Amino acid sequence: MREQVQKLLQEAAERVVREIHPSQLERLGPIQVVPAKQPEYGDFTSNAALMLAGPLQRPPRELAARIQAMLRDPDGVIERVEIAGPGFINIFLAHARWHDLLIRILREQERFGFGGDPGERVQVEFVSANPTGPLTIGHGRNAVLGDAIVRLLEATGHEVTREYYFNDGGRQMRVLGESLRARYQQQLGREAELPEDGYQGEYLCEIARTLAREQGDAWLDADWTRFKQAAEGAIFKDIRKTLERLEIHFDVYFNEHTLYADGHVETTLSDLRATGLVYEADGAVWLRTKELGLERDRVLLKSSGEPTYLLPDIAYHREKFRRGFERIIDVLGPDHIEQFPYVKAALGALGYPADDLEVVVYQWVNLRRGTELVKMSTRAASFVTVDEVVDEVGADVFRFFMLERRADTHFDFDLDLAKERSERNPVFKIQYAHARLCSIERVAVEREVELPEPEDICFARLQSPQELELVKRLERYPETLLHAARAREPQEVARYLLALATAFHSYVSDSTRHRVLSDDKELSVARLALVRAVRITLGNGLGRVGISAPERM
RNA sequence: GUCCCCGUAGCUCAGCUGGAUAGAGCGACUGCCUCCUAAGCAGUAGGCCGCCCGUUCGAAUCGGGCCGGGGACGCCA
Repeated sequence: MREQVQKLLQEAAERVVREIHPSQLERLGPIQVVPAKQPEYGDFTSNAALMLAGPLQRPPRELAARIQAMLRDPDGVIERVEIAGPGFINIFLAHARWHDLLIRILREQERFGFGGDPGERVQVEFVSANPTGPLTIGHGRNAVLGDAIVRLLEATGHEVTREYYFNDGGRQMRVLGESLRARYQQQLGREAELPEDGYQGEYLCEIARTLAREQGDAWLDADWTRFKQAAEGAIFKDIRKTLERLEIHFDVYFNEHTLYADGHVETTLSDLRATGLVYEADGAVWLRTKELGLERDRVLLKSSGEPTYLLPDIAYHREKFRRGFERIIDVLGPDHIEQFPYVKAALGALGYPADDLEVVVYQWVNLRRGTELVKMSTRAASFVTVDEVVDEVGADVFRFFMLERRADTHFDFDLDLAKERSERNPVFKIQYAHARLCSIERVAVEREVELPEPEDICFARLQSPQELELVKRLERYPETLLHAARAREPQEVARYLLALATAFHSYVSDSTRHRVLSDDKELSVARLALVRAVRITLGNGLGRVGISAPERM
């Protein structure tokens, strides 16, 4: 609908330019048509005349008038045009055009608003927490954000793989194994101390208790590797369980280890060498990233001969390209943002389309107790887990918490406040609207009000401002979805849903108290159709951000 | 010290590629349930959009500089 209006105005603007200043024609970009902020400004507004005023050297209001005169509207899309303020062109649509939209929603049902992008093979890597402890709030933000982005991309037409990358080698895991061994030995009454910088969390004691129960003292003298494996297994199980509660599933769990086992790290290194960007200094092997425009050079192999984390990271992302993904998205915390350009530059040097590799950065969630800011640390056991919060507020509220703000804003998390907030969380307003809509449809069934074919509904009966307001909001759903997907910003959908829910509540609760079902059969049917379109859209949008759409509350 | 993110209502945050009177949720205050769910609705109060320059017909939005908060700058994953 908006596209239609845009096209008509574009053509009119072109005619005007041709008339006044033909040489400026190629400088005329796409003109802007946006939904009007207020009903008095019509349905859509364009600032075309203001934009053209400069290049054409004419007053904007004059240009607006000429554009208006040049409008050709053979299909009768536009009811009338007004020129307002400094030169805004306000478009009032013919009501019948809105009816087409409702018909479309009723026809497309849960697929309304889908598509819009040419399907690409996309991989989204998110969470990627190493199995050293339970998922914390920070991981939770990552998880919810990544999952919502996937859902959005799927809706707009992409084929998406969800991937979780982890590393169970390295010093970190050794410390974990040694920490568990100490806890296990303590369980069996032995004097044992956690290693320095060991993992202090209670969860390791729990694992140790289970281990003591199952194994007795059989592992008393086992070395740390067995404990590492035991810890990893138990922790991963918990991580998956936590993700399960949030209804987050992965297609692939990728272990960094396989990059070594399959020789990818090695071949990546030799291919990098072949680019001539590798050199040796101080006994280490370096990558000349400074030459690629970055801050400094980076070490690939330490003087000990071991790779740094950068090398497998490059190998991993190369594998992603090799696996045929056309677009690769990493959801990362701010601690990885510095690292990312180096991986990208290396891939570019290896001949891969580095621009198709993209990162979504989210900011830390600060943990606050009262006024005191607590530093989150898995090792020091200073964290709030996703499970704790979900226990308190439920998965839907948790997801909404993480999705209602932009990923790149910092925010403070206070569990007490979260509990308080869960009572009156905006997510309920959306869900409640959905439940009320379902309720209306149930009553319709009781009263045997049925919807005929959409084309046979007399939508012209929908005339109140609240009804038009609802339809206009519905019209914005597809573009909201598409924009949110392209910008990787699920919060746009969350906010859209809140606005749509509010418009609905207002429709049935404000002083006009619209009754959907009444003695007026024709009106009842029209309103029922509208209400169903709202329900479809709300349910659809909730699904896109992974929040349930209850039929009763 | 260098780089990145953020600074909008009491609190938490929106504000899309600059556009007409700056919005929402929570909190505060006032009203509203014989009615398809009051987890709702209607209304009131509350803002030098961190500060200063600049670009523009027009800046919360773009550019520069300051101030404040967070993060990153290793042969640590």
